[in-house]
Amino acid sequence: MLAIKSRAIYIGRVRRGLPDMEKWFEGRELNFEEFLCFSLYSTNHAMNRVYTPVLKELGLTYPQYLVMLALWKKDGQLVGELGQKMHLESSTLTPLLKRLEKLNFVRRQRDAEDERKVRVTLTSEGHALHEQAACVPGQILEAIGMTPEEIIALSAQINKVRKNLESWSLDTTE
Amino acid sequence: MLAIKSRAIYIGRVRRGLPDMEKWFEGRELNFEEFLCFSLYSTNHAMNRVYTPVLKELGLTYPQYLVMLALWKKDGQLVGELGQKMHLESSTLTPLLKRLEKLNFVRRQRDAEDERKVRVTLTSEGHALHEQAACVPGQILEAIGMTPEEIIALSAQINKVRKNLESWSLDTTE
DNA sequence: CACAATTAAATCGTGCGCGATATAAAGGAG
DNA sequence: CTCCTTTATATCGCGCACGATTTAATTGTG
Repeated sequence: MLAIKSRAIYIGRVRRGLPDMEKWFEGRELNFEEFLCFSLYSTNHAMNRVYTPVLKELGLTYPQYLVMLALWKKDGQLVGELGQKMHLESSTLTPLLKRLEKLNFVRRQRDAEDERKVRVTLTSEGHALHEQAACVPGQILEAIGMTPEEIIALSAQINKVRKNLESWSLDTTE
Repeated sequence: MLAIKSRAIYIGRVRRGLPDMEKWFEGRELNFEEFLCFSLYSTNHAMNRVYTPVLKELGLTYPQYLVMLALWKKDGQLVGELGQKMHLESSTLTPLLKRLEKLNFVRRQRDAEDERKVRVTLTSEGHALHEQAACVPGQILEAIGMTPEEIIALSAQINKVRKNLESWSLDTTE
């Protein structure tokens, strides 16, 4: 497949895809920082660490906050809809929503027409939290240190990567 | 601080920082996908999901793989050095390294000169795993669907965000 | 030399995130 | 109408990730 040279990490043969990729990577030693996976991994955690003290004042964790964002955007969604939107499994969402329910920010109810489905609605406290949370993005925006245009452009690129990864997963499990 | 309007999420006053930021965000409703925090969050998890079956063949989890990458790059690092490089707390690294040690990929030893410090070295199996892991980046590269130049540029932007977030954290705890 | 301050790693408890599996409900085929 | 297939969510077990705290070792001060 490929030779090990001075313990460097070399890129193996590409199975399928973009032209000239193999040539470009052959013999080239990537720095750790250049790994996109590591950048996403470490920056996601850094974002979490910045949000945590800010959200602590609201009584929310970071993933809980993201779920609340989705519900403030559109109340009364099904667990499945939330899962699709947030790219999370029900095994992650159900316990998280139960904790939010315990905090009295949401209510979970079986759909009357289809009892397999669970609908998630905001309580009055959940709505009220929205107002309290209004200043959060401004604080984080300051921490990010980019213009809004730059942020939106960067998000678009990152979203594209996610979509490619999701497509690839579906392709390879055919 | 800021008015709530039709349950939309509006951006609060920026405490410090970039010019004209407040004007740009006032009155503008962000879509969920435009949140950089969500893009990083969901794409990091998507990256994890793509790596997981590939790494399963090596007997590694995604975070374990990232640690091995760091050690293949530079063997014999201290736990503290690894922590700095990977932006992880010792409370995360120590259990993870213990699992790698149990898998016989690394060995942990107290430094002889300073017994507070623990040095992590690769075993022969850990070295051998490096060869087996050589094809991993190529497979993932295909899944990402970007040119290497694009990937490196995107990683640099994401790394810049992480650095800004880290600086901001230090500033606000003064 | 003794003790306080600092440093490095480890432990604990909690909150995720996912794959595998289970449970229950709805829809379709015979 | 019955039974099989599909769908939606829930449970379980494991591996993180971190803040708070503890333990042990080193360094610095008086």
